[in-house]
Amino acid sequence: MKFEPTDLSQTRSAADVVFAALRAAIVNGDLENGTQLRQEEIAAAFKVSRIPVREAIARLEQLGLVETRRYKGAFVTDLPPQEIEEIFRLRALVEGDAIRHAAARMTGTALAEAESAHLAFADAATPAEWMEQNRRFHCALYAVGGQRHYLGVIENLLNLSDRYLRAQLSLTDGHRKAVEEHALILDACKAGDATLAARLTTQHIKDAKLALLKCLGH
Amino acid sequence: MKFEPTDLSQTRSAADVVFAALRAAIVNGDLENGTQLRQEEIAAAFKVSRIPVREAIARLEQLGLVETRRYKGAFVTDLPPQEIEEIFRLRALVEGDAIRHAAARMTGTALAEAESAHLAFADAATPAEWMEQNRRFHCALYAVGGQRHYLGVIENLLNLSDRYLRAQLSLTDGHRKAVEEHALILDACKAGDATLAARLTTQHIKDAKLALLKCLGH
DNA sequence: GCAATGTATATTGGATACAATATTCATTAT
DNA sequence: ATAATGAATATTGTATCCAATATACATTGC
Repeated sequence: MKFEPTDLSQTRSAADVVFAALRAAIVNGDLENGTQLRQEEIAAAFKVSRIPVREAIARLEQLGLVETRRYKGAFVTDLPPQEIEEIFRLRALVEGDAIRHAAARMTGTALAEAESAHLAFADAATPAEWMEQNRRFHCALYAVGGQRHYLGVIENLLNLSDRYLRAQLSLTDGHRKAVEEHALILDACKAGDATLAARLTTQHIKDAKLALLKCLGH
Repeated sequence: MKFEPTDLSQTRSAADVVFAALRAAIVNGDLENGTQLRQEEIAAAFKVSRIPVREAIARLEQLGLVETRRYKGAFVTDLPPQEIEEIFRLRALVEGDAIRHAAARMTGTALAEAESAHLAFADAATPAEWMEQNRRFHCALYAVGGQRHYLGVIENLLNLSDRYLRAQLSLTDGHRKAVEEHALILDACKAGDATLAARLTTQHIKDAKLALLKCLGH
């Protein structure tokens, strides 16, 4: 008799569930900037006590997604344009280098996953779908070579900036341009041209930054 | 009658205190890699309950300093050489760019702080002092221009890698070489030569990486 | 009416108590 | 002796309760 290595990976703790849900809500923009996260309210919504909620909030604070003031509570962080600019500058730098490293050791499975995300991104019609497939596309490429810490830094930056980018994408039509740029990046990766992939990715992000900052009135 | 805006900034919560202490202990290497953090033990040491301890551990996990497994506990993360290499690669990239941005808008106060740290680093005799003054030197420069997120990423990376670097510094004599390199970086910043400062900083970190990896037997 | 002050309420921070799970060790059958 | 089993213990996860603080409102004195 044989058993699957059945998702022994232990069910997530209540704190994990709350953390993931709150993080998603903030990243997606479902929780407006500046919103206060009331522990009791969240606890009731998830039908748990405040203890796991507090743990989740502590983790969110470490990610910079909320700011807490003692005896005042936790509030969804609102970033000034200057910090958004800084985050995109960091992204352009780190993601460019990540894809340079990845393109030099590209794998078929990563290319397939990126291609799939690319198509889904092109077909997507809602901002929510755009953001999801966009992240899937980029991260599939960055992950080549097991760049755990690069990916970690990048995902943190995406978590901080995605809601601002999403709001902009809803207004302007950055989508078409992004699809074209993704196609070029994918080609460069297929060709194993690390330098080109890096340059394209860096420019791709700088473009997004400029469009976003213009949207914010700068 | 007039009062100072007396550090009303509220005393830190117990969770903050525990978090800062544990983080320092891990970063400094006082807690060996793989050590289990038992909640009750820590709570007793700080004379608090396990609640703030759990909050602190949750935050440490978010930083990658500990890994927790449900119903098993939290353990100080031990990084394989490959990840250490990756972290130093990231550091070389990000710190190089951070100082490029900073050197172009250098201030007198930052230079004075860096100079002070530079001298203290040169005079320091213990690994603990080295690490502290080294961080002070670099971060004083990176902070110019209020690069909050650059600094955050860099500090996270330093927190992850410092204990490995410290162990290596205790063995080899990287200290003298570091002093010389710091002097050059400081000169470049005084001269406002951003390109040179960036190149020197990147090389400085790459050198440290190579020495460390050699020490780890690779 | 208005400013200052006191009080009630809401909300967060923390401690204690209990539940769930893992680990260790003794026990037992083969 | 050894492998399997089950109880005892240790440790983490969570709920409930209390304390500390902030905020909003009422009260008082002018």
